[in-house]
Amino acid sequence: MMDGFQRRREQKKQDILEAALALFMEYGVQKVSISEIAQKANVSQVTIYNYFESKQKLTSGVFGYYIKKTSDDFEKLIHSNIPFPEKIKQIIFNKKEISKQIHEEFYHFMMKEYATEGNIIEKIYVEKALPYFAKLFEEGKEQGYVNPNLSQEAILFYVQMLKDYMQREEVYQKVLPLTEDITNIFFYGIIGKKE
Amino acid sequence: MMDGFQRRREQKKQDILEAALALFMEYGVQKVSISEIAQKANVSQVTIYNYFESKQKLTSGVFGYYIKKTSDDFEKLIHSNIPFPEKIKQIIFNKKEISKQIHEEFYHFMMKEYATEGNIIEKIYVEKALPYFAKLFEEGKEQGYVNPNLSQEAILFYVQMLKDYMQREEVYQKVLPLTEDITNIFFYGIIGKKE
Amino acid sequence: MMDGFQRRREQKKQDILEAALALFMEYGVQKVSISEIAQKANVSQVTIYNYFESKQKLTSGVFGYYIKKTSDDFEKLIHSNIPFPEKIKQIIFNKKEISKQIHEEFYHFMMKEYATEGNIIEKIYVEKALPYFAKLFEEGKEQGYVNPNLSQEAILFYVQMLKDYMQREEVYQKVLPLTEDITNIFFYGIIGKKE
Amino acid sequence: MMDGFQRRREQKKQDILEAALALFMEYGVQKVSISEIAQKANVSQVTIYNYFESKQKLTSGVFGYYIKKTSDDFEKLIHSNIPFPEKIKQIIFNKKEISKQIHEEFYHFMMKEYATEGNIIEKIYVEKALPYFAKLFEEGKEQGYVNPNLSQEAILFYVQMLKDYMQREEVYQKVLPLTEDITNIFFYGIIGKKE
DNA sequence: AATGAATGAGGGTTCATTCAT
DNA sequence: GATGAATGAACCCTCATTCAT
Repeated sequence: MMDGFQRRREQKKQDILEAALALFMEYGVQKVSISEIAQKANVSQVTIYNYFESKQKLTSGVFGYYIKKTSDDFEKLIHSNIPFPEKIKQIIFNKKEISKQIHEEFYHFMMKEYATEGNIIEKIYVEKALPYFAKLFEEGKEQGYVNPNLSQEAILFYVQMLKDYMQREEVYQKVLPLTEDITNIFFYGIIGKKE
Repeated sequence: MMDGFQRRREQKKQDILEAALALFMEYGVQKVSISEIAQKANVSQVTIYNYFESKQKLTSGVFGYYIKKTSDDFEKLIHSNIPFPEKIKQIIFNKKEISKQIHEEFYHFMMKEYATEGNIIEKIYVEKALPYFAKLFEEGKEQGYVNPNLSQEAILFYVQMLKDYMQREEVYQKVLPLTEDITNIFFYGIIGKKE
Repeated sequence: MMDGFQRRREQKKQDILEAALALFMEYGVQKVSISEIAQKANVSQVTIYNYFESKQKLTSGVFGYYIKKTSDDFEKLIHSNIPFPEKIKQIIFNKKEISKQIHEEFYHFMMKEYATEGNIIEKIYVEKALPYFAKLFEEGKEQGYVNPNLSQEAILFYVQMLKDYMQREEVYQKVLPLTEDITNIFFYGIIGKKE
Repeated sequence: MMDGFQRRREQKKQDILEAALALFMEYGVQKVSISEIAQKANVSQVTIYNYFESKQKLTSGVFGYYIKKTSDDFEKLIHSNIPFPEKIKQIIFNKKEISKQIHEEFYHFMMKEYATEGNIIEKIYVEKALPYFAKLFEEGKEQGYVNPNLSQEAILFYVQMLKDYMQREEVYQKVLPLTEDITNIFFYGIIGKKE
């Protein structure tokens, strides 16, 4: 159990993470200075250095925090009772509520981290997201929505890519009217279903 | 016609653009200093300021240069005689030789510019790329490769997205073995072809 | 009360102001770089930026500092017991000890600030200097040294002008031998006293 | 006599001087770059360096040009037939037509040059202005306007100072309503005339 | 003689990070 | 443990001046 000290410590750490996350998402990682984060979190710059060792490590921390926060939502969705195609739609088109307008750079900074081996984010991803995806596509295959000859990696890549893309504000706005078509292509390809 | 002066001027300008492009693509726009570009282009910093007025304008210039350079390749491909599916594959999977390893930030900086109205890049894109795409997909529809009910925008979005994604080194490496599956999904969707 | 922190802070701030003042007075504002000020004040450039936000604001600060420093001397003189003509002479001819060699540009930069409405310097001037001058010339009129028909503004203008002029090193040197005549002109005009 | 070459050369030199003078007077010496002068004079930067060796020397040249231009006006005034007090008034209060709004810094840069021994300006001043002033004050003494006990230097200094001061735009505006009083003090001092 | 091109040196400013209390 | 103070390094940009044609 945590005592009062540790609890307060944890709280302060989270304040910093929240402040940094908000700023990163709005302005991008490089444009946000430690000083600004400190100000927004109501701590001194040095306190940030006490909790995280460098901006680099803080940034990693923020990524982890963000992933953990969102992967919970993801888990819920997967386990819910709505039909398979609806799940897919939501994965692709639902922007996370916390990131109404996520900053490009932050997102891709994250994606890069995400690709690097051996970091927290990768770990969380592999431990949590992957199994859920596997489960989801098993479900899809059983219900005839997914071609069983396709490798799971390929499908996963495709979903990730779409999801990613939808995170971008300018894309999201442009593509919203095309939702039906986009979904159709995802399920039936550009050749379309034979009916 | 250009005299010796102008020719040399044009050459130097291109040297700078090339140097900047290479560095931007490798490290991103913000991480590359004018001084580094100058060094790589074998000119002094000030020379850069003589040709381009600021880093902002240089960056714009680099974007334009890049787009022009690549749109030529694109044009050639569209007009070539290879079969439709092969063209699509090449558009999606062939990384431009000049961008062996395109840097995220540069690419999205570019895409942002790209979205802004009234700039050179937008102009080139609308004037050159769009009509070619239209032509390409007409060809596809005629040959039965493309569902005629799908809006051109939706298809375009998919191609762009895939193309974009393949520009990323880390993605490229991972996805290469999945090329067949990805292409299949693009053409036939995750449900797969009915045969 | 100030604690040790604040006291040291105040001290350092004053060090910077002193260094800047000295350099501004010798070489003018534009010719003096932040780096030189930092060196003279034995701090790093950035420390200056921590105390004052920009060169512009530092310069303003230096003006305020200078004005405050000199207005105290002025107050003392006005309240002292020496005869009226002697006070006038001292106001005009006594160079402030801190400005052995005041640089033109600094001085006129200051005078410009001085003219701008709503700044500290104007405020100090209006609140402190003007009333004292008024009092001084009342005294002068009572003692028959000042023509009661003259507007206070006109007299003030003359004193200011003479005072200003004497601040210039090259003028000061040339005019010193003429002190008596200058004073005479001030009191009796170029027509001279009727005796 | 000048041939065509030399005439054109002279013309170009004057173009440069005029351009520089105008810019110096509006923005001050330090804020105006050689490049700006070149642009305004429609020549290349290097041409300026061909005529004048450095910015320093150009500046000197501009001062000389300015002085010569204005000293002619002065000469005319001294020799005109208007009464003595009116001449004084004009000297003090008439701003030179060419400098409706002379920039502080340029003016004082000039005054500093002016004070330095052995330069063109000093030379022109000593050769032309001084004798005229002497003549003027002889006239004043003869007509009873000037106290014969006052040294010429002192009077000269006083006039110069007033003239100088009036050149400043912000002073000029403020003091204009006080013209009568200022003139009175100049002639009769702050004690005023005995009537 | 005149110019377009090029540059070294320096200026103000910002930032991640460390020091000292 | 937390903070205010301090800093070295770097960045973008400007300018007087020189080079090469």
